[in-house]
Amino acid sequence: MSAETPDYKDTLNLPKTDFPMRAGLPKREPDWLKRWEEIGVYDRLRAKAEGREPFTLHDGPPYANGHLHIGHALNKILKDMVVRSQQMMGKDARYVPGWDCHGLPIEWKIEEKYRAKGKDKDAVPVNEFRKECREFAEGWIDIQREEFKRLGVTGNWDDPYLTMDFHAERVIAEEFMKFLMTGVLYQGSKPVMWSPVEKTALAEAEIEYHDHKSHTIWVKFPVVRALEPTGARSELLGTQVIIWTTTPWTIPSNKAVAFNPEISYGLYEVISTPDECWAMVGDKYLIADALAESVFTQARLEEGQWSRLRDVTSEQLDLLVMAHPLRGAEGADGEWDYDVPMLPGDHVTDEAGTGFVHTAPSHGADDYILGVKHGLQMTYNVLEDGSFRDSLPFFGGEVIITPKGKEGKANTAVIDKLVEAGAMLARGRITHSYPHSWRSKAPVIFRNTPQWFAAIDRTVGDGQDSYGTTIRERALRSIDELVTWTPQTGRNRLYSMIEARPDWVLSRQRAWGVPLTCFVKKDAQPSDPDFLLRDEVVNARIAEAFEAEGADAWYAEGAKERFLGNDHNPNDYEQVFDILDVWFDSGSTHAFVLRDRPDGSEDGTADLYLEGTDQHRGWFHSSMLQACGTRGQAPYRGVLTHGFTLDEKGMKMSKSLGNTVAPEQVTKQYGADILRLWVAQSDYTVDLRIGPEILKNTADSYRRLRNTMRFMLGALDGFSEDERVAPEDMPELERVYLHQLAELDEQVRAGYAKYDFQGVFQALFHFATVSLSAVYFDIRKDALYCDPVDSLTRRSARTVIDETFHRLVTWLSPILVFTMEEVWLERFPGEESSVHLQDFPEPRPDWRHPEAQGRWNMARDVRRVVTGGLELQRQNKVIGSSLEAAPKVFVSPEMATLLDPEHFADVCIVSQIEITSEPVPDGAFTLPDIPGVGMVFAKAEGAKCQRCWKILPDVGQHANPGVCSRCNAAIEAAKG
RNA sequence: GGGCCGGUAGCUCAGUUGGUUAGAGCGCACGACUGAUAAUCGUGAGGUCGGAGGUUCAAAUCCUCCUCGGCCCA
Repeated sequence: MSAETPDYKDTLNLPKTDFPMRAGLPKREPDWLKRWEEIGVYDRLRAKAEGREPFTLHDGPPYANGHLHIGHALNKILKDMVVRSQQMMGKDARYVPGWDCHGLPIEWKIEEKYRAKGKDKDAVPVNEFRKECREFAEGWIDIQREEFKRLGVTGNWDDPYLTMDFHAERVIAEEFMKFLMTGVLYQGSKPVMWSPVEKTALAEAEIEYHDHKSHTIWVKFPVVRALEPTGARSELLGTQVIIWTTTPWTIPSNKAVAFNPEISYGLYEVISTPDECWAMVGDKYLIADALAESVFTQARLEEGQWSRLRDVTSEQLDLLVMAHPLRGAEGADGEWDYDVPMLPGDHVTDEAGTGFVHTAPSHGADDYILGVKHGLQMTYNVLEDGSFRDSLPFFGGEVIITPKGKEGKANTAVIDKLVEAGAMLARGRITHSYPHSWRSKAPVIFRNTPQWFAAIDRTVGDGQDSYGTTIRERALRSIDELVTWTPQTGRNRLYSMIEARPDWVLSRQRAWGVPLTCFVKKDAQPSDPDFLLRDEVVNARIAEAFEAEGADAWYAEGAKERFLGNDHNPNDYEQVFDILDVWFDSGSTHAFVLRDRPDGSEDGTADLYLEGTDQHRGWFHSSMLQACGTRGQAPYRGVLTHGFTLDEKGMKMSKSLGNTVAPEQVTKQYGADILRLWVAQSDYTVDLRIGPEILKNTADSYRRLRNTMRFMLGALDGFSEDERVAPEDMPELERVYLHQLAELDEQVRAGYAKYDFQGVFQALFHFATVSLSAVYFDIRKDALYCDPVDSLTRRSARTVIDETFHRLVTWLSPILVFTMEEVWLERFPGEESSVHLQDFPEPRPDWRHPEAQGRWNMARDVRRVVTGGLELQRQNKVIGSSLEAAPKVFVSPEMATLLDPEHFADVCIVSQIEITSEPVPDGAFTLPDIPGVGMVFAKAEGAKCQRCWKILPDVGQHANPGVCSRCNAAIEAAKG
């Protein structure tokens, strides 16, 4: 700069904004949260949206214990992006968050507390215990609510739904009583982990595994019927199937033997025996080949004393029928004179035992499933205290586990009887890991207990049959005809589960939940028609009481008399004290939220349920079954499932691996917007990875986007409606960008409509950082900074930036809730101003201008050749800034007519440009993928304008020294 | 062990009905600018598309097996 040329910087219109480059989100986000609460954004939106088409996202309730983990954050952020985007697209998008409050984990916490104080749970009145559970849940709800809010999740936080609300408990009971009245409900039995010491059922998590010394026995089951697959009589008749078990006491309850068709089996013959041996010469045994040797060893036979006769195929095994080893025993009174079928089962292995599994459906999980599948009879041989029922021949009254947790005589009694019957082949002892009660530390047993079931394949009989007559039919047809699945794969997963699932076990022997509000007739059998009391008047009394007092009413003194009233004699009925599976609670939310709340859904059906893939087995599933039983169809029209959060390497997060990422940690280090951006950048249809590197990357992307927004704010400084230019008056470049906005509008709406946040964000991010920042802004900086304030180009550019601003900020606001609010307020400050009260700007199809876009595509290709050639000169140190260049561009005659040199110089950010349709000369710079276009470099002629830095021939010939004519005019105009 | 899902550059993702040298952004390296400046602009280097077979003129894409990982069951 020479001494006589003034500093022109002040005469430029440089971008001006107070918007900080660095966000400081962790510190500032809480302020915006506070502000939203103060102006009541959620309520205002409800008021504003009145009369709009509703969109109901129904919240799957998290369990009210413990702090949030990253999976919760992912889930709620996705929900929030759905709700916000639907609202801004013109819907009335309500969101009522909920909590799941009943259930075992909370009971444990209270029990733990009792134990620490040396208090006995069983000595505490039920309602006192329930009260403590309720208070515990309330405490965590308050904590989790704050943690969710901190993530920027909007919704009706002041009035969420809780499964333990009195009204909810009333509705859950009512929904259950619908099952009672329609006949879907029945009493059956199922083996559960049972502690004879405490006389109670235990959940899996209440079990500890310790070493335990058990009996182990090998028992012969005589084959009494055998056919070849051809129908001919089989030689296997009269042979014996060998089973192995560590629970001899279950033999009296045997109903089948299981084999695995994948295992190879053989027929073995005993050739000779040592003394003192239960095997008999000539005996023929069926054993898995892999285990035969070990079995004979246990039976004290040495090599050579037995031989393998032949293969036995699974087809042959399938047709065998055995007798119970105690069949015909004297004094058994025919107790065991039934047939024992041979059944195929995948759970059978040839790693231990004999390859045949003794099956007692009342005393094992696999056994039970096999029993249900093949219609085996349940037995009721074992009582609450772990003793055999008195009427059981030989063993009545014998105890399996004594009240002190020691072994009773049941096992040896059974063994002795088997020896007597000649059914034993071998016996021994084994030390193995065995389940024990976490409370008494005593061994537990599998024992079938009465449980309440919902029949899945029974005709419901409530007349709501448009999707089928049974729960299963209704569910399967809903899946295909009513529900839209995102992603599609969710459909198959739920379908195959519901297709294959057994009846729903509704009852739990627990205290913290909604009771199965029903009465059974004393001394009646479950099969009797009057076994269950079905009385609408009684039901209504229960509902009324629960509404007022909650489900505690069921446990209050005199409840039975109160509910039965004068219509039934309390002495004739037993009150059921089991509680409902908590999945029935959450499966009923559609009734007490969607149906009963004014901010529920018009038709009681949600537009969307959105949860992790584990909820195919959980909430999607239970809600489906529950609703199909009570209202004949799915409670949702849409289901979105997301994957699980894994660490950076794709491994499961665990405290022991030290690879966990807590939401709180992220909000503290980066801010909730970064976490939300991480969600938007990820593909939620599969598992998502998160870790330090990924978060750093996300923060980098954020910074880049933030700077682009900052530039727009600066460029729009002082923008007023007077300078707005109509599209038809704009330069072509501006029309191209309006066209792109119109296209983006369509893309963004379509993306949000199908919950494709990743697609939306990538399109917007790419547009902002590439189309705008690297191209459009770079080109228009000259006009924005240097043109006279009223120049058409400058005003057009500001108009386009304004339109872009409104769209980008609103489109991104469902994702970056804090930052977009910050950006919005920078331009539109005001006590009640908020981007979250805006809708997306109306689509502008009239902005479409495909011809301009087509010409721009061509111009951009030519530009690439120019900038490519310039880069070469820059590398050769011929130029630094592109404004030092005045290239000559060789294009086709058609192109030449479309390129205006003055504008195209701006587009290429050079001082001068020459466009010619002469053929491309040798030595010109070209790009292989842009044929017919060449560039020959030349330095710009003239002097550098001290104001706009272009090198032009006329610089220095104007009133103001050292500037070009445009800048001279601009300075004069500014002087007014 | 079973059902379902996934493995494309350091990271996040594209890749249409199998069809030219597998794309983008971020990050990285180098350069330019110093009027978006703890910014901005440009150029470049990164991939045996988890592995092995097979079908085909042609496979990231279709088939089989294996492997690693995830959810849910057993």
